[in-house]
Amino acid sequence: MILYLFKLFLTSMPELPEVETTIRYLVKKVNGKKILSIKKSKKKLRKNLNLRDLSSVKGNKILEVKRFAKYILLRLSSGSYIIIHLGMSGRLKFYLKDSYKTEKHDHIVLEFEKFFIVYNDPRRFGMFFKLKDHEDLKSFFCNYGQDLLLDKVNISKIIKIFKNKSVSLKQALLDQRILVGLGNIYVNEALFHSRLSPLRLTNSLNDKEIMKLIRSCKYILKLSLKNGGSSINDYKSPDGTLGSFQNMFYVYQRSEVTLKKQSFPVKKITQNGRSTFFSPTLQK
DNA sequence: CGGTAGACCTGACCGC
DNA sequence: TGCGGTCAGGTCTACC
Repeated sequence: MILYLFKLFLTSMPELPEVETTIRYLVKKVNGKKILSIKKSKKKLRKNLNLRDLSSVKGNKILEVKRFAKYILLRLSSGSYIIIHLGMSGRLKFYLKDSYKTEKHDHIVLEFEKFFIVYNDPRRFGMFFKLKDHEDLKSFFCNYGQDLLLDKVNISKIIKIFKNKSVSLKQALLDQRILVGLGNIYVNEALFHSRLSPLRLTNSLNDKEIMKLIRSCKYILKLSLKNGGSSINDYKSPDGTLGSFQNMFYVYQRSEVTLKKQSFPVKKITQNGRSTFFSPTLQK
């Protein structure tokens, strides 16, 4: 039980707010700190460090922690980058020195002077790898779309993409080549907020609807960031239960949505293998 | 080329 | 208690 006092779970449920929350935490803990050693398990992640990477990372200071899309970027003093993606089940854990005991699914262990940072990921859809310099970084991310939280949105670019595409809005919003950072939950929520049906095709929207949709995406991401942050701060229980996070959702994993004391049924369908929740009455 | 199904994994949960 | 089926926050690739 005492262990839990020393062991802080940074996050679970990785969508953008969790990535952001993890980053804020990392900034406080590891910025400017030197990596004394790095170890990895034999199990393979989606993308992983090789043995040469391990020795080249060792001894570096972390100069900067930032986010791109749902990736966490650690800029090292050598000019290279450690790239972390939490996948579906990844999380970073923090342990004070001497309190670390290996747990199932621990894959990467970073040792610092006073603590360890451990990457744990049961499903191993996550990534933990190295890019050798800024050029590498640029080419790795060159196919990614606009970040609604970091960039000033180029709306005419989005309009152009939408007009030349014929996929469902659900699929388009999940496509990281168009917009970056939205996951399954927030696509559902953003579509509800915009009152557009997830079944609508991209090229069926007019400019006004596209603008409305982008505004909703931005709004939902900002809101989720706020709530994601607070649900982590409220986190107390060692069994991994989170606070009232899911109570924030309008449609995701719900059977009805209530607006102005009137309730409307929420329908669950499958699109491209992922669950979609929406209100057929309210979303057109 | 664009679009879609399936692959990659483990664990939790539900009904029998 | 066990067993099979289903589902889960994300990307990538192989194939029409």
